[in-house]
Amino acid sequence: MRYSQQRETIREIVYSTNTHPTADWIFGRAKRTIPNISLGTVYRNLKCLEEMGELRTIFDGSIARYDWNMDPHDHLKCKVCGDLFDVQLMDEGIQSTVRKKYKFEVDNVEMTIVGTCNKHKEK
Amino acid sequence: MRYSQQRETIREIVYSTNTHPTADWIFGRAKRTIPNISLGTVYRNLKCLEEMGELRTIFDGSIARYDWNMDPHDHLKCKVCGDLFDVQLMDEGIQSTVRKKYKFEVDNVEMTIVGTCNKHKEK
DNA sequence: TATTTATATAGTAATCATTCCTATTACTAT
DNA sequence: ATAGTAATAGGAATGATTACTATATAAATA
Ligand SMILES: [Mn+2]
Ligand SMILES: [Mn+2]
Ligand SMILES: [Zn+2]
Ligand SMILES: [Zn+2]
Repeated sequence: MRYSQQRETIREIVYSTNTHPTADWIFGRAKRTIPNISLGTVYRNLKCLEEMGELRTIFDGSIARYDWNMDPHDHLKCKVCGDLFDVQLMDEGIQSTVRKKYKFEVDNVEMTIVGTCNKHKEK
Repeated sequence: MRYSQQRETIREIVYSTNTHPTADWIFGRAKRTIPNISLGTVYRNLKCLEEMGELRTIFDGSIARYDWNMDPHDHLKCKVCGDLFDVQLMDEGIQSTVRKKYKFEVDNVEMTIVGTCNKHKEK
């Protein structure tokens, strides 16, 4: 895979935030540096970067968000403000339970907990 | 909400399978009974039925699937054949852990475990 | 039962995220 | 510096979902 300024910029943008950005948000940021970058280039490079193991795609409902954090972790999704927070809840036992009980080879466990974050406390 | 033959047919179709069907699959089935039903009617009524608590929407990557099983449960997704299986893994403790540790009010926990099901055993 | 009223539908157009296409650009090995 | 070729920009195409609207049909009423 040949170097490109576009891919490097996109990688840096994803790595610069912990907001799990969408392709369109990344596109907007990338235009500050490369004004005529195209959205197709953003999508193509996000896919490359995923294959290279530099990031992962997570789905927030039906739309894709991108996450530089490759450690196994889960997400809290606030239905009020839409924010996604990283959490470490992964129960190591789940993997072996599933393997034994359902004879299912596990690749990865994706858990999203939907609710209301602490920015919206009623008194 | 006024009765409609379309909504009742759609409800019965969702309740007749445990394959977590897509809107398009439900549309195909519904046409057997109501040949000129439209896809928009399927989507609109699936949304009604969700609001009525008769079914839930789950996202398989970026596409919506519909599930009549309203009990808290998780899913195994086979990346080979694409099937989705119900499993009971819900750890009741997760909810209180999240509430205490992250001060996050939990509505629901959605877990999808991606891997390979037992139909694809190598010997 | 016939009439009325308003809600749901069919059919189609519009939207939105994502992917595809292709002539042009720009890495990089020589 | 040049050639070879992978990556890009820009725009068209796709696929799922939603919006629009004239017509059909529940169902309340006379
Ligand atoms: Mn994350
Ligand atoms: Mn299910
Ligand atoms: Zn919030
Ligand atoms: Zn399978």
